[in-house]
Amino acid sequence: MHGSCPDCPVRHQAICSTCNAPELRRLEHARYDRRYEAGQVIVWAGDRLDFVASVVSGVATMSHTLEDGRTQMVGLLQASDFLGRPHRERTPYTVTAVTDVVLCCFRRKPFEEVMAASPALSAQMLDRTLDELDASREWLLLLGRKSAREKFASLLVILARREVGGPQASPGGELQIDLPLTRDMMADYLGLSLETVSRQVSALRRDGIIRLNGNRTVIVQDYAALLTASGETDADGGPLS
Amino acid sequence: MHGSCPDCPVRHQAICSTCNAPELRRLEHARYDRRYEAGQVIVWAGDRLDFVASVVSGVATMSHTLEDGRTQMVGLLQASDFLGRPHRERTPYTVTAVTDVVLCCFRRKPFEEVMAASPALSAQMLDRTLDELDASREWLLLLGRKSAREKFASLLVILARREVGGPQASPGGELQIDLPLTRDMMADYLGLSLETVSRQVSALRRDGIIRLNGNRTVIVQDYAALLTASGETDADGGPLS
DNA sequence: GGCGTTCCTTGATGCAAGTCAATCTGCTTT
DNA sequence: AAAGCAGATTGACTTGCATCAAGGAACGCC
Repeated sequence: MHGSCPDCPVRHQAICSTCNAPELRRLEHARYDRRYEAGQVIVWAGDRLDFVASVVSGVATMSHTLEDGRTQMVGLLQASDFLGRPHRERTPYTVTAVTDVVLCCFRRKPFEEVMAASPALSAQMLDRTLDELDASREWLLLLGRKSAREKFASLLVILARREVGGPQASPGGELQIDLPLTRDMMADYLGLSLETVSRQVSALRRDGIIRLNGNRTVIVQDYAALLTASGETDADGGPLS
Repeated sequence: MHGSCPDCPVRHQAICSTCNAPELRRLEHARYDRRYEAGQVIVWAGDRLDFVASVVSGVATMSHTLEDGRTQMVGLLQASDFLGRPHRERTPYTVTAVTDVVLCCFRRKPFEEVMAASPALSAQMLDRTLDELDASREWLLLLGRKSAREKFASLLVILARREVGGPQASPGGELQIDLPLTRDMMADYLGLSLETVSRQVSALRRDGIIRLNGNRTVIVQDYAALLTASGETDADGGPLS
């Protein structure tokens, strides 16, 4: 649970930075929370979405599906991520709650009105959208040109970088990643079959690059090797440096 | 060649709609043209780009490259498309002129200042960016889950929809598509090898769905079949209806 | 504690697309 | 007209990943 916007908890960055803009105070009457249970669909592709929202807690996915059931994930939403499309009635992909999800929503129309009057908010929306676009274009490279091993290693690197509150380094310089997704959701993320994902997990483990702690926690033993395996070009500093 | 903004030719839609906003008149001093020859690189990945621009004529690509040379196209720019990133110094992908290209440029800083003062221009930028994001997410589905045949058919559908000035329907209800790309650029677009692209051309031809007029002009004989082959779900009306 | 469900792993097999290589087709150049 | 060249096609072979199939491990529930 989070209070009114000025009192948002730290992790709730999106709304904090948004609500701290004075113009946004005027939006309080258009603000409300929504809760979804794990597995529930938040919007179906093609349906109306009359709010924009910030993810307070939980994980959700955005995905496209072909008629025969093949699906490709096109977005992964975690705490502080933004959901919704100003000036667009309909959402072209399906959004699904992976865990229980809490959204901090604003009715779309009032939000758009405030946006029109607030250059700061407009700039922030554009900035977020450009970030998503950049991420999406990296994803194109991953799907179009990377091998299964590179894809999975890349996913681990991406998740490591996004770990909310900074990645957890355990003593010994090891890095812990909590997987927010099951194997078959990772398969939908990576454009692979779930069996191939599983094989890549095993392969990286055999190579001593990662270790598992249960099915959902990966401990990275050799981050440099992981980066290499991901096809990453630049030593980006990474979450541990 | 195009004149000052209020006199832009029809095809130069981006600048027209932009420049017709009164605020943008103030940008005339920051406006200039740039010309590139076919094959020339406009920006390298990671380099600064100090202008934003509208494509006046020609075709350019945006692409990511891995160290070993594998490349994935992440954007295709044609007349009236927008190039550049407000509030971002550097461009994360390489932009290359495929044909001779003319850009109508604005220095980035003045553009950003006008944007901050003009809700209309901000809204337009956000709108364009959301369009690119949607296109990019469709592209993820294509790369992640479609077969070679579906990929190539999808590309033809995309190009048909984008043909500037509306697609050309020849007598007999046939649809003509001028390919802006060579086979191996199409391969980079689709995440395939150039040989596979070539085989898909031949396959669609054998099936009577398309006919070729030289290497660069495709005549669609059966648009419905092409749509089906692309994995398209909805009868979208399409360029001929 | 036992049982069912959901998620994960591993193996065997097949196929779509990649790779390597040879040839063909227009275009441009001289 | 001949030569040269970039781009496209086609064939033969290889391979990475999907598919099909059978268990195994973790976690809930009664």
